Amino acid sequence: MKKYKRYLITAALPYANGPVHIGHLAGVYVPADIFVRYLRLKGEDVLFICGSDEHGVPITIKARQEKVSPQDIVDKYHNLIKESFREFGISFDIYSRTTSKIHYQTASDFFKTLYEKGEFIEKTTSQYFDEEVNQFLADRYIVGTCPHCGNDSAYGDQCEKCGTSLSATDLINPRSMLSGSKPVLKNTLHWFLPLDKHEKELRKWILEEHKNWKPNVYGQCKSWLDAGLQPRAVSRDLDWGIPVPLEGAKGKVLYVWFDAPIGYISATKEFTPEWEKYWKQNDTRLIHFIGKDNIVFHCIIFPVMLKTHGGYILPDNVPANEFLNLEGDKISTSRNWAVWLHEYLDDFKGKQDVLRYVLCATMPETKDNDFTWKDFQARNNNELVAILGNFVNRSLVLTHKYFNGKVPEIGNLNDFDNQTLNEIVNLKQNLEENLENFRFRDALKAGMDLARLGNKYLADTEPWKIIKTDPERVKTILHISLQITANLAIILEPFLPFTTTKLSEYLNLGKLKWRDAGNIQLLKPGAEIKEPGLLFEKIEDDVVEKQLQKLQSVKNIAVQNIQVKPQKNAISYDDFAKMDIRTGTILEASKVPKTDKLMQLKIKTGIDERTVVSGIAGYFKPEDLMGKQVCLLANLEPRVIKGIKSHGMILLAEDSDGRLVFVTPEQKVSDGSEVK
RNA sequence: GGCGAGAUAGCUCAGAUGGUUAGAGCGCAUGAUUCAUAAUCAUGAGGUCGCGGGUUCAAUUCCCGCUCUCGCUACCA
Repeated sequence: MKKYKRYLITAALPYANGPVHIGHLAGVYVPADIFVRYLRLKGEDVLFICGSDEHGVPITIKARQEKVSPQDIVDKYHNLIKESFREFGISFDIYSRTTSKIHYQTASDFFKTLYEKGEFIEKTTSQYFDEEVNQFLADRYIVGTCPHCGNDSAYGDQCEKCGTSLSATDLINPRSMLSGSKPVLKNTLHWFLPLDKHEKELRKWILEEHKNWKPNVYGQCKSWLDAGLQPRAVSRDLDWGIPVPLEGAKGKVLYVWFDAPIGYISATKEFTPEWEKYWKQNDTRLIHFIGKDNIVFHCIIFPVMLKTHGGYILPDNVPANEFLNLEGDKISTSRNWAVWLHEYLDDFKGKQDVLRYVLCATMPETKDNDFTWKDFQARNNNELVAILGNFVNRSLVLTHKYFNGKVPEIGNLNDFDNQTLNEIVNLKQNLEENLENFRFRDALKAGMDLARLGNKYLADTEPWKIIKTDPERVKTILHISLQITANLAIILEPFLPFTTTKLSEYLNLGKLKWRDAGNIQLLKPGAEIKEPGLLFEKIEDDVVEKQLQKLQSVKNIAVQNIQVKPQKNAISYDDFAKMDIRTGTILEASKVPKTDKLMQLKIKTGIDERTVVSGIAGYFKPEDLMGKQVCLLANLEPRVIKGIKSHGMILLAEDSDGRLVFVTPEQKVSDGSEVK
C-alpha cells in the first residue's frame, strides 16, 4: 500500500443548466463529503474541489429559450447550486466555476501546451454553416426531414420521432434553427485528441494496475478499451465557451468535455498558491467522485489529457456510483421529476441531516436504487429518532434526573461494562475499514450500531431500577452511556455534521479528533451537561403525503403540457383518397431475430394474406397479437426491412411517452372493410 | 444484436480462492420493560441465493446457455 502525504478530492462538476437534486447528492456529493470530513478529522492534508460546469450547447439553447444570455443562465444556476451545497454542509474548500477568469487562462494554457507538443491531430470536416447569422451550426441547431421516417422536424443529431441518431448531413431539406435559412456545407478545421495512441498505456494503467476499482468502473473502462479508442474532437464551432487560443481560430471554442475537467485544476489554483503540490507530487492521492455517466471522461479521457500534458498525477481511484431513482421513475431535470434541494430546504427546515442520512443509507453504490418518501419517513422515525435520538435523549435525561446534569464518577467495571467498551473500539474500526473502501452504507450502519449498543447497554443495566438500591452503580452506568454519546459525536460527524455539532454543544465537548474515538475519557467526571433538546423529530404521515402529492401534480402538469406537434400542411381530398386503409386480422406474429423492436406479422386483409413488418415488439408479445383486428395502410409501397418484404403499414397511435396503441375498429367488422 | 453492471428474506442490501443450520437493517409476530420523542430490549417466523444445463465428493459461489432490469452502443421503425 502506497503512502500518501495529502489528498486531493474532486466531486463531479454539476452542469449549470438547472438546480441540483437528491440524485446528485446521493451519487456524488454526500459520499465525497463524508470521505473528506473523515480525512479532515483524521488530521490529513486534504483539498476538496468542485465548481459549476458552465459551457456547452445545452446552456446556449436554454438561454435562447428564455431570451437571456448564456451568462445569465449560468449565473442563476451557479448561485443556486452553490447555495444548496452550502446549506447541506457539503464542505468544499472551494466551489468555483468554469466561466472564471482563472479557468479561462488555465484551460487555454493547457490546450496550448498540448498543441505545442504536437499532441493533437488537425482535421478538416464539412459542417453546416448559416450564412445569414454567419455561424457554424451545432447539430442540435439544424432541423430537417428525417430520412427514415419522414418526420420534417428532426434534429441534426437525432430524430425525436423515430429515435434514430442522425448526423446533420443525413437530413433532407436542412434548415437553420437560428434564421430558418438553408445552411451550406463549409469546411472547418478542428483539433482531435488521439486517444487511440494511448490505448496501450491505459490498458496497463487501468486493467493491470487498478484492478481494485469498483466493478462498474473497471468493467466500463474495459468495455471502452476493448472496443478500441478513437480520436476525439476537442474543439467546436460555437460562440459560448473558451476560445481556442490559436491564430485564425476565430469562432472556435474548446469542447466542453475538454474544458470541464481542467476546472478541477483551475479551482485548486484559485484556492491556493500551493496548488502544484496537490496536482503534481507523487505522494498526493487524487480521487474523483462521480456518477456512472462520467466514467469514461474521468478514467480515460482526462487521464490521457493529464498524461500528454505531463507533470500531473493520475487519479488513484474513481469511485463512481450508479443512479438514484425517485418513486420508481428515473429522475429527470427536463421532466421536473426530482426532489430539488432548494425546495427540500424550504419544506424541511433544519432537516439537512435527515436527507444526508437517508441518501447515504440508500446510496446507489452497486446498482441503481430507489428513493421513496415512505422510506424517507421510515428511516427518520425508526432509525434517527428511535435509535440515535432516543439513546442520546435517555442518557442525557437520566443524567439530569439523577445527577443534576453533571457527569458522574466511574466506579468498578464488570465484565459487561468492559465488553461494551471494547465494542466501541470494534465498531470504530469497522467503520474506518468501510470508509477506506468507499462502502458508505456499511460505514453508516457501523455508526448507528454504536447507538444501538448504547440502547442495549441501558436496557440490560436498567439504571432506573437500581437507582433506589445501588446509586453508586448507576454512576458508572451513566458515565459509560455518556462516553458513548461523546463517541457518537465524533464518528457520526462525517455523516451528520449538523447533528453532531448540536450533540457536542449539549455535552460541552470541544473540537475532537478522529483518534479520540474509542476513548472513554472524553467527558471528565463533574463536567456540566446542557439541558438537551431533541436531535430529531418524527415525520408524520401528512408531511410525506404532501410530498407525494407534489410529485403527483408534476405528473399531472406533464400530462397537460404534452407538446402536440403542429398540424402538417393541408392536402387535397384526392391525396387522402389515394390511401387505401383496410381492416385486417393478425393471423401470426413473431419477433424478427436480432432486432429489438421489429415484429413480423401475417395479416388477413380480406384481399389476401400478407406479411407486414412493424416496430412494435417493444410493446407487445406475439401471443397478445394473435387474432387482433387492426387497421392497415394496404397500398403503401412494399419495402424490404431486415430482409423481409413488408406489404403495408399498421396504424398505431403513439402516446407522449412513446407507448403504442393499436387503432382498432370499435366493433368487429369483416376483414377488408375500407376505412375512410 | 454487441459490451458493461445487476438479479439473494415483504423492502433496501451484504456475502463466500466452492464445504457443516446463507447474513444485516427496516417491516412483521410474540414476550419483556417503562429512563426515553408509544421510543427501547429479547426471541421468532420468512429465502430450492432469476431459470436450465455442466464441472466437482460438494455450487447460491466456477463454466455454458436463457430470461428480466439499468447504462452505453448498433440496427430498425
